[in-house]
Amino acid sequence: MKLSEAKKQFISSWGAFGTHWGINKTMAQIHALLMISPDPLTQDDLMEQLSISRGNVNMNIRDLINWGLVDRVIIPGERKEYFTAEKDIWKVATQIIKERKKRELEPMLKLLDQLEDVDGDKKDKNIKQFVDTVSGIKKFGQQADKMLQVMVKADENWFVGALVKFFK
Amino acid sequence: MKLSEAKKQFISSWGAFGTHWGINKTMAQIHALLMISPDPLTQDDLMEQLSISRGNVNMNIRDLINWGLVDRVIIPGERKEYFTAEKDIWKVATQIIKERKKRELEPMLKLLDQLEDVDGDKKDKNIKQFVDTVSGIKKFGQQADKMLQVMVKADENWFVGALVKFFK
DNA sequence: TTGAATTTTCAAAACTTTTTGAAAATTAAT
DNA sequence: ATTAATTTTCAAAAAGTTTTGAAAATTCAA
Repeated sequence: MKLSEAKKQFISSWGAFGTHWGINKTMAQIHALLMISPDPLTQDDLMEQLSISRGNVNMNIRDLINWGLVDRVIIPGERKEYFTAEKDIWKVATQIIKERKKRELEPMLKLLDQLEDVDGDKKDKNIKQFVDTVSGIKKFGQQADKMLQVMVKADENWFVGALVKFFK
Repeated sequence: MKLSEAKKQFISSWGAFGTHWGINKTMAQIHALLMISPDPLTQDDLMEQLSISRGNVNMNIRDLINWGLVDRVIIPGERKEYFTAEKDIWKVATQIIKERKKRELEPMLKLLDQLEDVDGDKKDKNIKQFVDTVSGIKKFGQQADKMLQVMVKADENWFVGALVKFFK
């Protein structure tokens, strides 16, 4: 397959993949394009290569920067801003895990804590089922939180090495 | 907090949580309500308790059944159909992992395989970056696939026990 | 400073997804 | 077989999200 065709396919399916994970298609496509580009790109490059408007590029780039997945790059002597993406997929993954843990998992665990001590007779089957469900989810979430914490902190090689041994 | 208030909060935040994971709000809310209900519910119960239309309940219940998260229950002597959700959160999680692995991860890995052998000189930096990115993602994805496979097959207690030891 | 290049913003438009509700289909009791 | 209860379907409406593009703001070189 030719590079240009392969690029198109990669960008388009990375975009579709993103939408299953709560990330918008354009953001994922910009990220895909930056990951496969050896050199940093400008907003105009992104507009042109993805056929999207300036405003769209600008907003999605901002989000990607907030997620810690893209960086602004200053090229001396150049007026325009350039952008580049982290290319080590392990770092991309841990960055996403770190952010989602903070944005989603931690608030959920905090809420479950509050919901766990609902008033009333624990013998009532409605209350019992509610509390059992909530505390089951809480325990599971705490376990996941702990595990993700270790992953995020771990050094790539140590972790991958350990995992391979553990799961092989 | 009163049970009715706690239920409302749980349902609403489980719905919001779902939207970050590519699941629609109503589907997640139906699932939440069924998880905290000790007895099976009918479509009418769901319509009433969540204030949504019959068609909406019907379609989302169908999806939940396809995901393997909800089951139809026949109650002898009752005309209506009843629905119940898996309440063991570990089973819920492995079921979701199994499905998403099949629907998303596996097709992505298949595509990456094809993209990896793009034509042209591997010395060209564009080709090199493309191939490096694609194979990096592929390796990572295969690793994840293997790990998830183990999780899904594992028995709850064995796995949780092993994880706790491993990550503590 | 000035002004040209560049980036940012945001209201309106386009697009996508979800929801509704009534009609059609199915089911099961008589 | 008939009928009433229940479930399913799906076109149209509503709601939600993303994209556009032009105006405003910012930046920087001269």
